[in-house]
Amino acid sequence: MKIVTFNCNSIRTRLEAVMRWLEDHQPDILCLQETKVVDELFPADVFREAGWQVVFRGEKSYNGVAIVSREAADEVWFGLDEEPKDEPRMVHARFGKLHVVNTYVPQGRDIEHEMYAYKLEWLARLKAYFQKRFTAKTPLFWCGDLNVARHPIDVTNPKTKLDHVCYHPTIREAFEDVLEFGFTDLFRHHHPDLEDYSFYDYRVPFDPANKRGWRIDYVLATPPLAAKSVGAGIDIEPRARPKPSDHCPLFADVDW
Amino acid sequence: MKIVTFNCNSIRTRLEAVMRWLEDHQPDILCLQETKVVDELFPADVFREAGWQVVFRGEKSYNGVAIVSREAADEVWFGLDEEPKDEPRMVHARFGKLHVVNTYVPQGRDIEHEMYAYKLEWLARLKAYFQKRFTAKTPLFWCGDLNVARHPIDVTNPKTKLDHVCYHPTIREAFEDVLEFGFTDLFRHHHPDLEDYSFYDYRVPFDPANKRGWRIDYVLATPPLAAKSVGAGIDIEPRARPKPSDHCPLFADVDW
DNA sequence: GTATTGACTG
DNA sequence: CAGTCAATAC
Repeated sequence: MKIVTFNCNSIRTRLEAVMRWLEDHQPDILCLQETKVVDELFPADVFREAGWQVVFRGEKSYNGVAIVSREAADEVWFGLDEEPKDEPRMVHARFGKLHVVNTYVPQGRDIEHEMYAYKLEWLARLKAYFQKRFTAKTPLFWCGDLNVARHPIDVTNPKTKLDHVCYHPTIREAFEDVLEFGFTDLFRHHHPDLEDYSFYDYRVPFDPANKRGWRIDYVLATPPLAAKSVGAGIDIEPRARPKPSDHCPLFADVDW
Repeated sequence: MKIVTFNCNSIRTRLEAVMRWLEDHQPDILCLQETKVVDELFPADVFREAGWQVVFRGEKSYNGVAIVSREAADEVWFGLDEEPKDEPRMVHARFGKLHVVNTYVPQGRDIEHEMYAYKLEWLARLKAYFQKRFTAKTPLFWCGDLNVARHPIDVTNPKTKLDHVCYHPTIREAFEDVLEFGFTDLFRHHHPDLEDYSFYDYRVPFDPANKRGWRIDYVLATPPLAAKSVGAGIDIEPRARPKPSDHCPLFADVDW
């Protein structure tokens, strides 16, 4: 099976690109973030008419998550356990025994900003969500835009990013703490030394020959799935189009 | 020769469509209105690289006129004679003995609005411009978005449009008064009974089988040119595209 | 409905 | 740079 995460930065703006990606790559699961649209305006019919299942939760202008799949989910939940549940940032679907949690982790704005403390807390609450329902033996994918670069290899000029909300030591520590639940970072698992990014800030001029970006999007898997993983990668193509996106799809292939 | 008028509603948005129209139809003169761009940002290089001459005068967001031609104009003027000259609404070019005046006549907003009085005045000032320089014997085209439908046949449900700034009896009278300078409406000359429109309001759902629109764009010619006119028409195609335009090119063919 | 701007966000 | 919104115009 193929599972993908893609921060589409407005599903309405990126709809054609997403539909083409589905058609070309035929994934089993596509996790979307930053759909930026209320549920009434989500273009569900376009997915359904093309033969895909889709569940989603959004709000006006900001956030918004969705899971597109070939097979229908058996159960779907939105948000964390306690208020604020942040439904437009988290969707959890079950497909038989397989669970998929798709998150759009708060960016954090600034190290001093209250949203950064909220981000740290958010990751802890997500870990609690996992611990309450699953064990490391559960076949579980955690996918999404996690707004954290794990290691120096995951960001350009890491030494200059130590005060950045996506690379500060405290956020990396918080991320590692959730990973200790039992997750394997499938991209890094298959490419231990590959410097490749899933996010390119629009404000940094894009140069394909000298890429400056971040790997902040992940497909993470518990041991039963990680053991069956056969490959992973990032599709750079959407960054290089006439109407480019800042994030790129990151996928994993798993013999499941 | 082929001469065309097209309100492009933003030359930057419509650039590809305009270049394709030039390539496909090879007109001698193309008059554009509502280019909606200041001169510094007008995409003149695109026209020149494709082998066309272009003169233009625009402003930010509103109005803006241009004349595209295969041969270079010998002289070019912008605006009416007195202030406000409204340069982004009027360009006059001479090609040898042939004169072309391209206007974007004020829409008028509302019968009660001061812009409607300004519109009536504007047509009178334009007539004075013609009278000062030309006679009915001058080979002269007056083209553009004139924001007036002449006759009942030129608008859908005319009886409901009598209070509209583009069909009120006073504006039609003002228009006829300018036409008395000696102009022939080339489209109507060749198609005395054809109900065809050059403008379709974006807010009215477009139904190709039941068109509801306006003929407010014109190619008008003085007698020496009208006598040589061999055909005229409206190209509906641009209204039916993925990125449709509200106006359609209206052209005339003249043995000149 | 489809353009424009200007302020806001990441 | 590329999304969002709320005005404004036609």
